Amino acid sequence: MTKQKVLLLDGNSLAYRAFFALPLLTNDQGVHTNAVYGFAMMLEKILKDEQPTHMLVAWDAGKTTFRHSTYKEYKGGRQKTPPELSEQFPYLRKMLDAYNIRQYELESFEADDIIGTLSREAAAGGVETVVITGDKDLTQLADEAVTVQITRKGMTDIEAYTPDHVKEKYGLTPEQIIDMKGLMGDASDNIPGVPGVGEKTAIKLLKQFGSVEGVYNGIDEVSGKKLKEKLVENEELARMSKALATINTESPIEIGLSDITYPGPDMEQVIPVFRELNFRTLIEKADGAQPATETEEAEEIRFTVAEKAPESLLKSGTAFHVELSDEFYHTADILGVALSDGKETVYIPSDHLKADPQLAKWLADDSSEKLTVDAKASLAALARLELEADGIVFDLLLAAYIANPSVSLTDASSAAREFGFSGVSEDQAIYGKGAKRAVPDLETVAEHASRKALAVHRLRETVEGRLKENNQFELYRELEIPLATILGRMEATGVKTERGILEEIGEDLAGKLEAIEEQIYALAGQTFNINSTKQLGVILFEEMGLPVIKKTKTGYSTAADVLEKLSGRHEIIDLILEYRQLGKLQSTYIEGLLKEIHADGKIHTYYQQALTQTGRLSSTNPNLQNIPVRIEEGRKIRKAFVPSEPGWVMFAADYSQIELRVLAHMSGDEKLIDAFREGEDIHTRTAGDVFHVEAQDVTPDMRRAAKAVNFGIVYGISDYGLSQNLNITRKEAAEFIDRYLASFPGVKQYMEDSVAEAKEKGFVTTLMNRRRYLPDINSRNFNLRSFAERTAMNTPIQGTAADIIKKAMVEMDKRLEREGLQARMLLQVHDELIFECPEEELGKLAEVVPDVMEAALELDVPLMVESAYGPSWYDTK
DNA sequence: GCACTCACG
DNA sequence: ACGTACGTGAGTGCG
Repeated sequence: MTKQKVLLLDGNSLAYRAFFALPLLTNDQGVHTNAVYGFAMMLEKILKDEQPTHMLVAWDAGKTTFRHSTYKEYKGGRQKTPPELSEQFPYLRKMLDAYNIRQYELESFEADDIIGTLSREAAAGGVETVVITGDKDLTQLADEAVTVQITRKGMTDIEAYTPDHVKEKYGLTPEQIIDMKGLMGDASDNIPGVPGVGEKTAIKLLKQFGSVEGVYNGIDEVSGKKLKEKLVENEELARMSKALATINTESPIEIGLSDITYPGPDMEQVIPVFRELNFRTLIEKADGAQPATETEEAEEIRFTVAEKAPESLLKSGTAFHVELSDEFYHTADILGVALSDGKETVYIPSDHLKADPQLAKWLADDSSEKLTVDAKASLAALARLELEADGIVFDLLLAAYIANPSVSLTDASSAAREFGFSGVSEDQAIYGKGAKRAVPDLETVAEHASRKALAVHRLRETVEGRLKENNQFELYRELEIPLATILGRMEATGVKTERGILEEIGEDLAGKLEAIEEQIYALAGQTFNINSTKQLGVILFEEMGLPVIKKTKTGYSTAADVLEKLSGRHEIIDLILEYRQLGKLQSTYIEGLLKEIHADGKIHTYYQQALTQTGRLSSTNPNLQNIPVRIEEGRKIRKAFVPSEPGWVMFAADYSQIELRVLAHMSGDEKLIDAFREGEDIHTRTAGDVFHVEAQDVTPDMRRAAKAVNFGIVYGISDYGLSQNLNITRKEAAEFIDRYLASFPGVKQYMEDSVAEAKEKGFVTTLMNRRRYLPDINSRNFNLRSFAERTAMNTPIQGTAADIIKKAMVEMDKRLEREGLQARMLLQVHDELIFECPEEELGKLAEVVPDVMEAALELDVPLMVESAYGPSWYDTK
């Protein structure tokens, strides 16, 4: 049974919020739709984020409520609901019905009271509850079980109010919000409060006396003669205001939790409503997100299970798919192979694969074109059966990624759906998840695999057409697909890792950690869990009274940059920093890596080729792209990565300043191009230009600042970001940036152009036409928009650098083969390649590798590569 | 499962 | 006025 979660929405408040947050939109019938649209956007987000089991939208009912009998001016003076909004309520209700969301209203009660009453029922049953509203009044309901979420400017931007949050914001408990209203009133509801008492005074009083009642019980202790007078004079008003502001949690509602179960939306109902309202984007989203419907699922597929691949399928243009028991293809059980040419589909269970020489021959024949989904996984898995595959010209997964990297591609189903085909079940639906995961019967697996092969075959034309339309076919076909084979081989080759070296470092770390731990406990005067930021925060900021520099949304920040600022104030700080550092090495790199060494003494990472938004690779299980290097103590971990053959060595080559060189090229900035052409130290040169001094007069501090500015430029600079990085004021940072941009006008122009292009087209591109869509670039939400703008500046640079090294890898593979070298490419770390090779090949490699990397793409500035070698990865510096 | 922290480029 | 540097993955604590 899944955990229950109740979602209670304040219909009127949200509709108002949406109405005023968005510009007046209309559909083709002239009906205003902005409130419905905002509501729908918010719903989609909430449903996705919260996954509720119960849901209710509560509406206000009637003009007068029980509160009016207390105070007839309640909510007086309010503007009448604009007709442009009123006309939208019917559509809102209709849409909610289509979503299968229960709606409820109760004569003479407000939505707040319905929500309050239901949330108490849920809380009593220990059920997690989320209240969503645009109205801060509801924060009084927050407690352990109830979170109140308030929409901010944009409808999908939501702030969660928990008791901690309320406490942080006002210094009060949620219940005291009512008392605050009692004292200060609420203009929007026309609650009077005590005249002359505002938020500050109210909070001060409540901190002293706890509640309205408390204030009057202790009225003699109230400081300030005037204030006391006002309070005494308006006692009735205060008590009444509090009553008005109090949500009735015992309203006579006729529904309970069991009446508001949420079965999920009926998209067949929702989409027509969207269509009526002309919600194009939402329709597209809904269409894409819609699970395969029963009719589609039921579409007949003809496939046969065979012991041998039929000759009729062993030809050019056939799709194949290797079905595995899970996604970890270095270890997963290989279940079988499906083949399809669109007419005939066959599944061959794995027992027969090795005994099918015809199939093996076909797979290895590069002149026979093959289509597949996730070539890399297939290749790595087949390699374990000593089968090779060549001639792959189509990979559905990579195609979907190139078409739009923002789509989450988990399996063949998601990739197929990206191109409008929903005839493939998700792997999870077939194999289950978590503890219930299991391989089902042969027939089920055979059908699942067959559907994938068939989908691959069917989609080829559509997919290639789409990529060609966007000028991405070359990127896909000449870069990503060949790279998949290379990565598959790198993964399968793996990196030899010396267990003994890791263990030795681990023992050393364990000793140091223990010593530091004892010192920390001694200084703190108690033992506690140093890894718990919560406990550490209490010790440092409450017990030791150190100043709070930064807060996180859940408490005190104890991040390294904060601790560094506290470094001089107490000896414990440096010890904690060291403990963190060594603890990280121990848990992530020593213990973590030891767990990943396979029986062959090697680590086999998985490169994610269809994941990052910029075109970079990522590395998982384990991540070999973030092995320590910056600090010597951690760098020693690299001593454990060694060649896999006797007489071999490790060889590494990295691009120098590749992103800044890409920036120089793409921006065409003359000074930047010049600097690189003349082979100057780029940070020194930048410092000279920004600070208007000669190169020999640049101080280390100036160079450091310039380096940070250069990084900032690449990241899509902001004064705040730079100020944090350099620990200077925002104003100083802004000045640096201004001076930089004045010195490099081409860069300034380029940054502006990138953003402008994104705003116009909705996406940005790299030199090789990789795309990233930026839907938030025109958002009215400052944060979202700013983020998209920085992304528009950064992605073409980071992405082009990724294109370049990928291209280098493809060329490298050919070149090593052509030169007849035994050297093997093992790892890629964004701007560097790591190899192992026989010692006698070193001379050749030192020539060939930089040569290939530097020639990967011709830019207006030279690409520079530095290489090194040694007995372990550590020594390649 | 999320928040926080920290490792890399 | 708004609140952040870009891109990742993994371990730990905690509800």
